[in-house]
Amino acid sequence: MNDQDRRSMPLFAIGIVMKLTELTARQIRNYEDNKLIQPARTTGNQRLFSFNDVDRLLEIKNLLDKGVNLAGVKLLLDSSSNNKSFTEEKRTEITDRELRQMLKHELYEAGRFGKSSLRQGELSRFFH
DNA sequence: CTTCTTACA
DNA sequence: TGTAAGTA
Repeated sequence: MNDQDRRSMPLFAIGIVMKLTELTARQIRNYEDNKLIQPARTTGNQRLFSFNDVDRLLEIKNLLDKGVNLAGVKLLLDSSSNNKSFTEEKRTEITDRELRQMLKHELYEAGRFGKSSLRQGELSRFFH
């Protein structure tokens, strides 16, 4: 079994994740509804989060704190060009300038594919 | 006791 | 988002 498998292995319940991420159950479930995370389910329908899910949630929380809304977060996290290695402790702090640069790039890509539903006023909410 | 869904302030 | 309600 490799690292990828371990990181994507469903292990902890929502209570653990709440403490690990300092997010409320409400928020965590809400992000799932918005497809920002896809935790597994137990036989009893209980959510089981993987290490990757937790890492992702921390990423989401970080972006949210920087003023990006859910639509913006989804755009940034769904981007395949946005590589983030968990094992690498070099968690580079995202500067406002970098954030704007990333958003500009993502918005450009989105528009290039015709998905410009975000330009309907929500664009302004991407920034502080 | 913890988690889940649904719904309302 | 918070929280109450009724379950599993």
